[in-house]
This record gives sequence, structure tokens and C-alpha cells, in this order.
Amino acid sequence: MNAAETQKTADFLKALGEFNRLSLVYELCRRESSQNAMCLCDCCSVDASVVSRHLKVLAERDIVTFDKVGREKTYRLNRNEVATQLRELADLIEKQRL
Amino acid sequence: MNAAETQKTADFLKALGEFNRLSLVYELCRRESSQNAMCLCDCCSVDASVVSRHLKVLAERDIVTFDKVGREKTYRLNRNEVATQLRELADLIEKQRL
DNA sequence: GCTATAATTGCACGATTGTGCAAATATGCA
DNA sequence: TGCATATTTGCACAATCGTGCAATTATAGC
Repeated sequence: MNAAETQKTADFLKALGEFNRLSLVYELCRRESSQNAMCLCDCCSVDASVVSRHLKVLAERDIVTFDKVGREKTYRLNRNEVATQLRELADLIEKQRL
Repeated sequence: MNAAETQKTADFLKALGEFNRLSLVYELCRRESSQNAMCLCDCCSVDASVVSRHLKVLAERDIVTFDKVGREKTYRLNRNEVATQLRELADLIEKQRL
């Protein structure tokens, strides 16, 4: 487990480890289809600019993906990728595979 | 998924989502037996006081546990508990169970 | 008792982070 | 072209966080 990998995993966990960002993830989790940012604003009571920045962080870590349609960006949760990353970490920790 | 639960999960992820703390977790993961804090200092090049504080954070989130033997505290990773929490989150995200 | 070692705590500091507001940008629609 | 809406960006600010150092506490061994 080199430093770069450790840092990458830490960044992934840190992206999920903030209340409003995790709320956004849960909100996207509830929805079947993609949601634009304005719609996501409702789930956490902060300014639209804040939501924009949080979604950017999540996108940088590949936790969410977006499509740009017109003037809207519609976001969706990368369910499988996120779940896989979490499970890999769980396996590593449990089975001592480093 | 209420706010308190969300906050708790976020705190758990945030505790893991810092480079030196995650390095400590990995170091404990490699070891079969408990390790005292001084021994753990080697894996991340920071002051002993910093390691002490990081271990406290990890203990507060039940990521590690310790036994006090003499003047030493020996830490061990709560493998199963941490792995279970990560898997539960993975399942929730993947299966849309909120 | 005294000394050495393990660990914690208080303090200070710089860096990062989350936030709101206002302005700017981008795009759709009339 | 002009206006409305979606999103981003610049700026400022307070709060949190990670850190090192020095002092303190706790305990083992002499």
C-alpha cells in the first residue's frame, strides 16, 4: 500500500465524509433517474453555490457523474463504482491483504 | 436515513479519510497482534503527540480499540466492525435501500 | 525515593474547509 | 434581442483541522 494509493483512498473517504455531501449522495441514491443540481438543493439547506461545489468534489472522486443537457447538469450516483470501492476496502481491512 | 445517522456515518468516513489516520489503520491491519502507540509512530512520520490524537479519533469512532498494559496502550484494529460498516454502506448505495 | 519511558495535554500556528453572497457565465425561450 | 433560469466563480470569513513543541501525567524499574 503505497502513499499515492493511501492518499487516493483517503480522498475518496473524505469526499463522502462530510454531512452535506453524504446527504447529496443519499438523495441521489433514492432517485432512480438523474437529478439536476437545483433539485438536489432541497435535500440540504445550503446555498446553490455550495451544492455546486460539493457536487464538484463528488465528481472529482468519481462518486457521481453528470450529463449536461441544455443549461442543466443532471447528476447520477455511480452506485457500482462506489460500492465496489467500499467493499474492496472492507475486504482489505478484514482479510489483512495489504 | 435521518440526520443523526447521516452525521454518524459521515464522522466514521471522515475519521478514515485522512492520510495519516488511514496509514495508522493500514499499519494496524498488517499486524496480527496489538501495537503500542510508539511502535505505530514509525509508519507515519509525525510527532508522537499527533499519533496520540489520531488514535484517539479512531478510537472515538470505534475503528480501533486499545488495552492499557502498564504505561503502554496497545491498539488493535476492529476489523470486523469496520468492514461491516463499510459493507453496509456499500449495500445501501448499491441496492437503493434507504 | 529517583529516573527513564509512554502517552496526553495545552498552546500556538498555518492550512484547509464549508459557507453565503454577489457577480459572472451559459443556455433556453419568447 | 432581451429576459429568465441553471450553474459557476470570486471574495470574504469563521470554524475546523493537522501539526510541532514543551510541559505534564502515569507508570515501570532501579
